Amino acid sequence: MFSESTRKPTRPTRPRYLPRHMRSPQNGNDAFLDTGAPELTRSRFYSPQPVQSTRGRGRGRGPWFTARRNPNWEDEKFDELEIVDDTLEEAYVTNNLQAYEDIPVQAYEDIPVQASGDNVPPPVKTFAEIDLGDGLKLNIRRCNYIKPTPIQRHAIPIAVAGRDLMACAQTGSGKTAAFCFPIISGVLKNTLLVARHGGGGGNAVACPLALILAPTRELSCQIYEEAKKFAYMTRVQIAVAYGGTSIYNQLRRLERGVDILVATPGRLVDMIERAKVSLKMIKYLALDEADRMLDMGFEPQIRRIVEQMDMPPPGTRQTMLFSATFPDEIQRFASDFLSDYVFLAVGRVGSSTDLIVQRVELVQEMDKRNHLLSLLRSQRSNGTPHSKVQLASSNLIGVLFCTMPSLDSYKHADKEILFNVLQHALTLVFVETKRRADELERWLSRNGFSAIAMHGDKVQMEREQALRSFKSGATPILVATDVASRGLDIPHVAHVINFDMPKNIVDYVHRIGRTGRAGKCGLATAFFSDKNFNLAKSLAEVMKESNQEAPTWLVQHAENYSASGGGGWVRRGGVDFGGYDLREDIASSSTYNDIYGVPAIDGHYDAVSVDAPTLLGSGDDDYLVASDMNHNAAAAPYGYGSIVASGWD
DNA sequence: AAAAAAT
Repeated sequence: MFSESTRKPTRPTRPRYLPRHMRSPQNGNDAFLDTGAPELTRSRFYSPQPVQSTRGRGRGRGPWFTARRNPNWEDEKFDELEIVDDTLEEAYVTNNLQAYEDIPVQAYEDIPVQASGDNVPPPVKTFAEIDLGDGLKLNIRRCNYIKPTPIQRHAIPIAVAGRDLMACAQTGSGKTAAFCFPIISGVLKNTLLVARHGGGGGNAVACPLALILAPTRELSCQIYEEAKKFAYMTRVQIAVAYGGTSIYNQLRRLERGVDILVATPGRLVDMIERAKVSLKMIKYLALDEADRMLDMGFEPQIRRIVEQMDMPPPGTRQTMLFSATFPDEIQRFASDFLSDYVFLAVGRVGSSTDLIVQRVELVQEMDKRNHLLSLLRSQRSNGTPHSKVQLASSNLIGVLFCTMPSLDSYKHADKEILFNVLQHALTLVFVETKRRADELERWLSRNGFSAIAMHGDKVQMEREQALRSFKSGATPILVATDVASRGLDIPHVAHVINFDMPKNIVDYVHRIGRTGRAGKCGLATAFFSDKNFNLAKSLAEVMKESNQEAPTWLVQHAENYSASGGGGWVRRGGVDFGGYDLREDIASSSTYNDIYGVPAIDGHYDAVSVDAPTLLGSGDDDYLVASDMNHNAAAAPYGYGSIVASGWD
């Protein structure tokens, strides 16, 4: 049993970043509540004058300078971006969200933790308990990671002990850091850094010590940015390789030496075949969204990289697989890559977090468009525009969604504010095909909603532009295929709409996991059509697992027809997300409950982390947030208030 | 029958 200390009363919080689209036009400067809180005077969070060019500070030295190095990033926020330093902690300011403290939120919940394997290293309660190295530790502090999340508490000691790991944890619970910290720490301790260039000379072959694979380009980008932040000012060199963009720049980067390579499979294979990369020095291999990487479409490529290139075999490298879901079948594939691994499941695997309010609506195919329009219209019209928008900290989105069923018990004024939040929040709409994404984008635009589509038929520039436009709020509706369903950490997504249900329930869990991240709440609406009844049972189960109220028609159908649903991910009466160690001969196994801090009213894991929203600047129009480097996929630290870490999964 | 991932 591991339990957290008692609930902290009221935490001081930093002022919140308010994205452009949530600011009141006439009142941009006051987007942060004036609460009589101490002024930020000394803190360099405040950039009183435009920050000087970072040129003198060393081009490419760290993630905090990333924005400047990439000419494509034109967001004005980055022009003012300045390094976060140790004055972080001084920036705490209280805000009046405490006024909402009386809104009932379940304080704690036991979360099940299953850890099995030989001699499983015990979890820690703080980052300080683990020897991660000074440089990394300082960066963790810089990033405001105050306390580890449950998956981090359990996975990091296991990984630092050098063990192979198969880890499952809910979407938005901080998986990226859970594998990045041990890898960076391990690379730092590695005395073999000399081996960066295998060949030497102009034809250098890059020999990274660590490889992190991800299923989409945007996700690998996000992990890259995140990892760079963690490795800031250490000697650890990180590079990224993905398709859809010039390979030459990526190769040039590799020639400068790389310790950790983040990649999508295709581009990596290309580079290996060109003899620009060798995997012979790999000590750490991490697969993010591991079940996805090992499913039908991907498995041959991954197997090729892991087994048929020059990667050291299991046992001589450390392999870590992470995902929110881990079906049995995939676990079996995965065990080929592992050696004496620890299986870890934190939380109810496959269930979404309770923080996502899930609604299911029965909609006929032909009615979907109009249904979506009226849904968006009511979202837009509920509330009074402008007046109180600046109150709309995204924390309140959480309040709204968490309390939606009992919203009537709140004062009208509060409701108004809350609806304002929803009105200005980002909405992510998932569709089945690339074509439908384009069609729906056009339809929404024609009908007065600013929407943009993202899918794999767009060129990479367009994909990234769409994502950027969505993140910034310039286009508050994103219509996407499953390219956006996994891992992407997009702050301020308040509403995920499954316009078309995914084929299997695993994808549903990942899709809705784009909201409700890092302790914030979110809303997920499913358009359930005649074609989806094969999903009824598994959907009803997921909702039940997540303490959601499923409509009776769904439950009834689920009971009457035990049609397996879930596209084959089914096990004895249950949905198979994994969550159970398949090995039968494991020496030891422990299952216990961990006490998990459920977000306090302002959306932070009360017991897990201290709020740290990280305001950087204020001025005419500069709202600088360390964490909001999410735009560039950098990140934010855990628990960090209204700003969500990127790479959370 | 579909998305993704190299050119």
